[in-house]
Amino acid sequence: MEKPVRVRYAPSPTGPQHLGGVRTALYNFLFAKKHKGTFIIRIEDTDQTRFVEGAENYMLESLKWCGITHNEGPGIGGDYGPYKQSERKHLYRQYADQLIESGYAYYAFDTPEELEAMRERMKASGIPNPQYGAATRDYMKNSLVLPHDEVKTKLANGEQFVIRMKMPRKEEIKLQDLIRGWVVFQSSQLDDKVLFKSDGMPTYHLANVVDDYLMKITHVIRGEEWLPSAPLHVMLYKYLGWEDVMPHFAHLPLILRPDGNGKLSKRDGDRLGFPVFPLNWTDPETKENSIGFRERGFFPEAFANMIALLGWHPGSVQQELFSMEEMIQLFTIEHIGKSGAKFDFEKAKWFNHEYMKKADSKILAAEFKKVLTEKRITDSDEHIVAICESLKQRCTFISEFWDNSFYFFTEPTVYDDQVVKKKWNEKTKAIMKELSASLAAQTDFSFSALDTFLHSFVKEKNLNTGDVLPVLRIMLSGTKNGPAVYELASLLGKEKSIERMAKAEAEFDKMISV
RNA sequence: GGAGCGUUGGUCAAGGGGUUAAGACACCUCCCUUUCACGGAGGAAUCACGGGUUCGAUUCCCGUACGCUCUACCA
Repeated sequence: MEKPVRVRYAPSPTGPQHLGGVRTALYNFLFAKKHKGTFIIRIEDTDQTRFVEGAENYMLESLKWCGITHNEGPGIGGDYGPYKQSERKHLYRQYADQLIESGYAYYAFDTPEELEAMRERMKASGIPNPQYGAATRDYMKNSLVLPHDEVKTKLANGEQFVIRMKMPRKEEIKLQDLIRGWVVFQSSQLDDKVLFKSDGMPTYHLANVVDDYLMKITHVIRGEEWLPSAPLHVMLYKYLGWEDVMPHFAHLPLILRPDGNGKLSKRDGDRLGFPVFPLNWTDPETKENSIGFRERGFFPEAFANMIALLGWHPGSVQQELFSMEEMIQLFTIEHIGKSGAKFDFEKAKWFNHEYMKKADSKILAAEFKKVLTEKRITDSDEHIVAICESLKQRCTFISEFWDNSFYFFTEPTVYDDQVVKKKWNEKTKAIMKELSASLAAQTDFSFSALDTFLHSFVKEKNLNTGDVLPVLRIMLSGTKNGPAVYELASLLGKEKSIERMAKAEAEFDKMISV
């Protein structure tokens, strides 16, 4: 009988959460939901020096925005709390002590200077990257080489110490990664990692393993950057006697920068002009602002969809648009890719546009109304909804709405002079007068009615569409881009259309006379 | 330098011993619209390279190259 699935997302509050973090959280969440399990958030704040004000809150808010909700963790608690490592401080020492007693760990008293000296010495003798490990520990100041009495005295005197793992000299460490298959490491390549720091806090390695054990985590789904330290974690489970409840591991591929190589960073976003953080972030130190996907105008559903597909695809189905519910149904770790994915902002925009097209115009209108209100523009809800219905076909973000629809709300003051200079003459002037008159007689101002009306007008008078429609467009909106002319006129309404035609006529005359 | 991981079109990717190697984004051409966008029809890859295994490899194995990650009393 399989254990109930319990997974966790365990970020460090050292700065704003970025895309990769959100994706890791999302995959954990999807996996948990898929298996009707539990998704836990645990704050790994064992490094007091790197703590950043507001980072934890930011992370929580980002996930909430994306629709990623946790079952246990900050804000909601749970049976395995507390969920912040700084509040679990008292828990870790006993396990480090257990390791020392069973001979798998030891006290080390070396000062940073002594460590540096050792590294320099080793480098000088031709070893490019010296490690504190099987080859060097016999020459350092630790409980393995110091006499028992001296160790006791040092501890009694309150001398600073760390607790280090004693890596076996020659052992093969195997682990089965759910994404990569069997991965083998030689213990001789691994060093004696610090498990417990001199400040009384555990390092990531110890705290992580202890907490995963205590919280009954069944699957560890985390970034690929952890793969090299995974064997250490496996050893820890073994030495602590928890081998039979060791979780399964899945190391996620990285999200790469769009150009060149390497991990996506804030710099890339700044350089290429797109967000790399889910929400706006202001650095508490430098006061530097970074824009978030949310503020850039992304819909949370589109963002989650986009991020999920950066490294995962359910296969078989030929589909890219998935609701959270669909992703939960389809999610499997087996379908996570092995190689890093380059982030492509163009594709991200495409996702948003797709969600835009599917969005309810009433909801869009409610959002757009805020923009209009700021500009002191009032209009009927039905009219705004109708305009949004047209706008969502051509805009990726609501922030683009105004630039693509201002002429519905304000009279044009500038007219595209290229078109005017090219098309405006006595003949077209006469035609437009005539068109205005027949428009005034039109009773049905719907899209389809106007469409047929306009085309039959051109046909009956034996004119060229190109001499009429573009001119009418400029008369009505001032710009040459926008929806189809019949749509434009219909949305504007009969009265305004005719008014604007009259005004434009006078303006056009002025324009060509200069 | 060492260890680990990775490598299907510019990008995301499906597929996995025998296929005309899906689809999407971007790009180009054309159609629609005498507008932009949407929409539609096309264009472009021999699956990093070299060896094996096999009747047959993009798919399995081994090398090489390249890339990435890690190599802290950071996570």
